[in-house]
Amino acid sequence: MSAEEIRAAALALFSERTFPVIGMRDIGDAVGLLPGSLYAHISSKEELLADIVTEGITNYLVEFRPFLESRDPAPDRMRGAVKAHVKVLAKTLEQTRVAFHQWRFLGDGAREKVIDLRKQYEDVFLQIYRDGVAEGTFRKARSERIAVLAVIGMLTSASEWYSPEGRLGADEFGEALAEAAVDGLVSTS
Amino acid sequence: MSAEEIRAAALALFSERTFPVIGMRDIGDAVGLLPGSLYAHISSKEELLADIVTEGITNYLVEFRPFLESRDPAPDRMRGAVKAHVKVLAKTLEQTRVAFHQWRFLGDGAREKVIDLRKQYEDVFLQIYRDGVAEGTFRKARSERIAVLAVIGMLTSASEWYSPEGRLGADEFGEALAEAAVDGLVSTS
DNA sequence: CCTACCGATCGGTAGG
DNA sequence: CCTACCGATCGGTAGG
Repeated sequence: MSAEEIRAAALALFSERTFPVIGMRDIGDAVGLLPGSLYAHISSKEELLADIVTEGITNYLVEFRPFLESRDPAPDRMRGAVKAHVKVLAKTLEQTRVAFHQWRFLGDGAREKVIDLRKQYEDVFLQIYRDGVAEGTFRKARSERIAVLAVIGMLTSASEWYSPEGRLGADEFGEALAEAAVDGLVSTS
Repeated sequence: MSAEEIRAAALALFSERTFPVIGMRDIGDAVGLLPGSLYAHISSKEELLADIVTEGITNYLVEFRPFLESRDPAPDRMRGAVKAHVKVLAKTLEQTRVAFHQWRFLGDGAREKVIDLRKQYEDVFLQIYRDGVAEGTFRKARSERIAVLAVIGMLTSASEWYSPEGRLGADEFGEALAEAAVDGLVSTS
């Protein structure tokens, strides 16, 4: 038994039924240990969550880097970042569900670190959006904040309805979402 | 004391800290009753949640009706529905947070009723989208489902970042979101 | 609406 | 990694 295996079991359980309703007894059952024995490998229930969330968000930041640094036109970079998001989502669906929706259950210290990571995540989209407005490729929206959070809301909500068994593969799913975010619904013909 | 006052107190607490971590003792403290005394007015903790969620979603369905029945061009109807959503959101922010994010904590029976209401909510946007494609005003997306859920994801996520103290009033906020959903980010000039 | 309490479950620990 | 257990808290009830 390793801390890694325990984290994996906790991840699956948190994703399915949320942190507060999962007990150490559930996690113990999943790995074949008694609840008290878990503490030979991990230090607390909250630390399990903190590790899962931190890694879960960092997975996204890593994939965004090229699109943040690129000098391509902003709409291409925005589509690229959206597709990168979906790529990570497809690879880490359960962890994403925990990372983006359950960080609120962390205590004060760990929660602040996560809020910092989330800000880095949001700043990727904000930066690309601003570059597009400066270039003239993006509309100057009534509110920059709302324009960016709307796109991010689309992406984070996708973790609730993306399914690996869906008709579209991850790539096509990413294209469809990128289109929705960047081009909207209206016909341009 | 009335069941209504207890529901209002529970609503505030659930919204702030989520259903499973709120105890009947917290609700009792909020209304000045001992936990056991609550059961003279309500029948269970879960019924509190079920009532809050059901009413919270129904508030939206009521406001959507005109835009579902209208024969205006679909982009106008879609913008109207988005603005109607924001109007209800501004009026029932806390209840919306509970209704759209915490229905999963309901037991099987109540959860199924809520899933039916959510489906009605989604069908409003699906219907307007389809009408727009038939009219030629909306692009035929790679996936109808994704196009619609992307818009809905924007809206439901807004309950996490809408603030009544924000720079924009509810009306302007609605316009900004309608623009993001219908027109996307790209400059059309 | 209070008093008094129920059995169950919680995260976590001591000692081996 | 188990045995055995800690104090705290949970939703809910009986009886008045």
